[in-house]
Amino acid sequence: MSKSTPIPVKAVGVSFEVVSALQQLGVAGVGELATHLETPKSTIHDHLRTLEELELVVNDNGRYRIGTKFLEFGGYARQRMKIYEVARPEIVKLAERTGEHANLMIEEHGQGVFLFKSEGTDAVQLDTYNGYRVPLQTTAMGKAILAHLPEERVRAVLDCHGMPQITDTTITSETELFEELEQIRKQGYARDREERVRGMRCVGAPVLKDGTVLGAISVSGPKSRMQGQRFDTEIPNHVLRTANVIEVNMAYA
Amino acid sequence: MSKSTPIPVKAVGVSFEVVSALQQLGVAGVGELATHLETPKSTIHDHLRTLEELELVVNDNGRYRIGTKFLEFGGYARQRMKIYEVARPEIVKLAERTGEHANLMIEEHGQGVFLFKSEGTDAVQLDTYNGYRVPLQTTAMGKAILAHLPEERVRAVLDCHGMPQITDTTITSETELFEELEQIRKQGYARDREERVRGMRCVGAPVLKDGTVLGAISVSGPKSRMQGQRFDTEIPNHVLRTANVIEVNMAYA
DNA sequence: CCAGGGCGTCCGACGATACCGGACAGGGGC
DNA sequence: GCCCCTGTCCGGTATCGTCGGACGCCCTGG
Repeated sequence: MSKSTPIPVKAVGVSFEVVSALQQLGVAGVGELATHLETPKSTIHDHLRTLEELELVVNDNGRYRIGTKFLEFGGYARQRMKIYEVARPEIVKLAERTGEHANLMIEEHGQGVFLFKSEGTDAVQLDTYNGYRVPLQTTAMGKAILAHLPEERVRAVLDCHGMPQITDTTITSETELFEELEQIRKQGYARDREERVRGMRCVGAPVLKDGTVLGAISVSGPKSRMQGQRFDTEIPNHVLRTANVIEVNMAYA
Repeated sequence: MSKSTPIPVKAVGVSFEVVSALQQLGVAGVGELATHLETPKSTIHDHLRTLEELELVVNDNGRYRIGTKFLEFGGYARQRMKIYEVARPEIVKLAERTGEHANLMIEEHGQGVFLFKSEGTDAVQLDTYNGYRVPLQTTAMGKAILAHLPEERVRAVLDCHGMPQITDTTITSETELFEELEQIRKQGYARDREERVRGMRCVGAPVLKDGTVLGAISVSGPKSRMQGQRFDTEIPNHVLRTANVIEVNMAYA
């Protein structure tokens, strides 16, 4: 989890930075990437040629962008995950029943990774996409996951990634977080009150197996619809029921 | 499209091969990858450490697998595609209306890439996943795309990727293919009669803009349900109507 | 309990090669 | 037509990726 270790194969790291830069810039030319990464044009060009040959980036006459080969590797990795296979159809049903977005998240390298989402009929466009990463403590799903990790791992995660303030309700105090995690364990589900995106609220529940957490699911929607009775009992019940179904199906698989 | 050119940055190619091997093997250890790639253990180990540091692969105490970082890059690339944004909700509706799988494909590097699928209520499990690549001429969507590419590009694609026989109905003759493409242009949509997967049939239509093809959509299902009136007119009408909606919405965006 | 073989991991030296400065070609706009 | 700013190409040198070999671990079977 540290970034102090120099990686064995530097060139791969450079290519990785090029792709990461493309992720920030969307599309970019050689020169633009060179200045952005403070690396000579020719070096960037070498890497882009390589990545293009491997179909990892696409070249629209001089304008480069990330290719769909990443989607292939990533899609394959996701396909192989049991929790994805089991949860996916239940997530779809959950979105249909609530009319809101329903999501699946797992933890990887101390971050929350959105694995799948199903868009409810009433749902607004979200900023997340498959593979999108967020600090765990900023989402209901992430908090549901943290609540069921050993305390030392929670502290390690916080040490590694910090507790950045995203909105004005983001939890930035460690003691406050641990109190909330305790409460989440008691009531079985977690809430997110605009802690990552203003105007969005979320209800999340963990997916457990033999006491260890495999991931979490959630329903998210605009504050206007996520309040009162619906936010307090209706949505949580839907989420908990779905989580339970997934847990049962995981046990059989 | 050729693979004769030696790539500028060899090390990136090696890492790429490691990841590709992981895609074939699912999970594997250092030794296993070393023998599979006929490369010294230590070299593989170096690359795995690098890839792990970059969160591109995950290490479950000695067993390596592809990480979700690929999903992030790929998900980002997909998110940025206008055709994905526009087509996605229509694909979902198409799946609901027909009860079968509905799909979105684009062409990249002469191959067909599955960009998105929505699973109908009656749908059986598919072998495809996001980013999955297939030879264009083996699917209805691919043929719909080929039908609207310039003939020299079609020939270039066939030269580069060949016409492998996948099932006993796969098209392997160039003249036969060109005849079918002509027919597809006339009737506006394409059919797949178990040409890639035994027992599966498919109806696909292109998404066009100013005469150039942006991608294709399809409905696919088991032969038992994809026949007679339903296969001949009902499904094609749904597909064509959806393709038209997408084209109109693309024009506005 | 110990020997053996398999594993993942580490180390260090040599030589291939990635990096980068600089030169070139093409195209769009004053 | 000129200029500037693209993307592209080339070749030398110092770097760093490669690979043989050794280590320590775990599991298995004697």
